[in-house]
Amino acid sequence: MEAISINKFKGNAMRNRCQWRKRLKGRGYRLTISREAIINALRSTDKHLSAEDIYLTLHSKYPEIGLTTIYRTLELLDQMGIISKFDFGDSRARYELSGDYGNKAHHHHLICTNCLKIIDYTDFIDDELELLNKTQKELSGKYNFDITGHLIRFYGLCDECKEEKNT
Amino acid sequence: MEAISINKFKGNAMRNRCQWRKRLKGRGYRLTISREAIINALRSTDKHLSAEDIYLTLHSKYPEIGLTTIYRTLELLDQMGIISKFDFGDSRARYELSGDYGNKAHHHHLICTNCLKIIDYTDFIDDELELLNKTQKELSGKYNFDITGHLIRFYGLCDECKEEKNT
DNA sequence: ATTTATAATGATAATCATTTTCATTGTATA
DNA sequence: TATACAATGAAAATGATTATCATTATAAAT
Repeated sequence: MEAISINKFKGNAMRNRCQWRKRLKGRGYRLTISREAIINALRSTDKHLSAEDIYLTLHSKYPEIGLTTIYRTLELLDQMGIISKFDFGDSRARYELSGDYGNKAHHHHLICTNCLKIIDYTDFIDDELELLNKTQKELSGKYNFDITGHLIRFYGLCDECKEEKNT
Repeated sequence: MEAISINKFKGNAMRNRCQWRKRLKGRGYRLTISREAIINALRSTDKHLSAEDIYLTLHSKYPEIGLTTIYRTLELLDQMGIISKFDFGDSRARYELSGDYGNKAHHHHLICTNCLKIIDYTDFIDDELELLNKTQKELSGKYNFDITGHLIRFYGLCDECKEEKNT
């Protein structure tokens, strides 16, 4: 019984590894320990990690992985469209697995301008999609642009920071 | 006749200067030559200038104005809500006069991911406003956020870069 | 006009995230 | 097992932005 479920896990992990290996290989890249670890770090959180966040997260288990490798891998994954790079205004890039690869639904961000807390929201995605399609069609025609992506976000004061201001 | 129109111009510039002086004074700041020059640099373009852009623009006429002052003034104007700071992905901040102070209508940006060309578009602002209001109301309730602003932008390949790819 | 308090400035140095360099190591394939 | 080349880490370089500090400009009061 236990053996079975362990094998299942092993099987899943293996299948996973093979998938990633294939994806990278398609572009002439290799799936290394470092890259796998970085991908897994991003897969196992819903936070928006910076390069240094990832470095620190991995450092106890993989002390060999240097910051440079993190930067290089993030660049690679970004190029491949596997992760998305964001600037939330704290002068460092932050990343999350994008659409197909992540475990989060399509979402946008709600950002506190005071403490930089980030909330992923998924409301009105349908209404939004309608507007986006409409806009996108108009814009691509008018300006002869091939539109490949969009960014929507709201800024404001979060729950806690709002209260702080009243104190 | 000519005298009159010259006086008119002078009068306008003077009125303008007084308005800006008042705005700054309200916060305990002074309207200096540097600050006026920086504001005018922003007022007389529809481009999205970086600190260095402004520095170079002004340098021939005002060689005394240093980069530091540009940064400080931009920070100041941003705090006051007079300009908006953007990151378009070329690792330097870019600025434009915001809403009430600029000569541009409410708009968003269309950004070429290849050459970083930026196009201001004003289409569908009404539809957009409707969606934004709806979303904003929902989000501020759900997450107890005071929403103060939003960002919408589209990414893609511009006219020229599209062709390049085919060559 | 002169004084006075303080805001603004420029030159310079410091920061800090990100990139580059380069010598070394790991890995897939012949 | 040899070969070609991808991947890596350490260290240096880069480049935008910020902090420091001594000096200068300015508004308001005398």
